[in-house]
Amino acid sequence: MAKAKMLRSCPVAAFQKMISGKYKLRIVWDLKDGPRRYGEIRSGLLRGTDGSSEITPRVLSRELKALTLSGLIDRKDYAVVPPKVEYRLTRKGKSFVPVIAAIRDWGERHLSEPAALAEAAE
Amino acid sequence: MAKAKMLRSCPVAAFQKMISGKYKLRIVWDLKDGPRRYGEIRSGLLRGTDGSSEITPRVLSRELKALTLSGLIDRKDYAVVPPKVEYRLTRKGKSFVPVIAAIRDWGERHLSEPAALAEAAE
DNA sequence: CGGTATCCTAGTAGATACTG
DNA sequence: CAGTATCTACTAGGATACCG
Repeated sequence: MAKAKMLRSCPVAAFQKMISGKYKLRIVWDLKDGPRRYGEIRSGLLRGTDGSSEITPRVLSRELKALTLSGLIDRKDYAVVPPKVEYRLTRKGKSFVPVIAAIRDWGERHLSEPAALAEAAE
Repeated sequence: MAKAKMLRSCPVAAFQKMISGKYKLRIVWDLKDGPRRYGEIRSGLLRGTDGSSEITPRVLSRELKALTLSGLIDRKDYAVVPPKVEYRLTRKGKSFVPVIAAIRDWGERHLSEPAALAEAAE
């Protein structure tokens, strides 16, 4: 496991890579309350950033695939017509929820200050 | 506070934007033990990701500026020759350290699994 | 020592159109 | 409904060289 050795020295870098992508964290967060369908996730992401830009299917699809590869979420295809696909957190994904909670918590306390807004809202 | 209202609905998105950039989290983490000089931060970042690529001054400079703008770190220029500049965490930055700790902690437990490596190490 | 200035490349996200 | 295909715009990051 040569690759593992390199990464083990910095789990933060691995985390960064895992959640890179504009919506990954929010998708996991949205899934914490239970399984959701593709379209539900999509509309759920409409609220949040600024409410203006909608996520395109291409991007959402990619993020979902990446999250699946990371082992955070699981895809369940019901193979019916019309199609129905559900995404839900894996055990690993569930274990990650508290981390996002910590992030949210901190963000709510510190990211409403002027300095943060200047940077974050641009 | 119109801008604030938009962001308040999703602190996670604001967080994502704040820490976007390959080294920001690690810089903050490196600074948790006290002030560090520009060059020290740079060499400190050499270890970690994979040990191969060194951060370029241009990138490090940008990340430091962004972190300063976010209010996480503080720049202290001693105005001497040869130049000496120290960076250190602000109060806000210090409050953020436990969040990174949570991330590290989770990463150490879950990012050494095969699935994670396939994604993170590529 | 602690940066800037240029240039370049690879990847990420958005728009749009189409399909099983 | 849940995606894929194509194409384009933007930008983060790296290489290199130079400056106060």
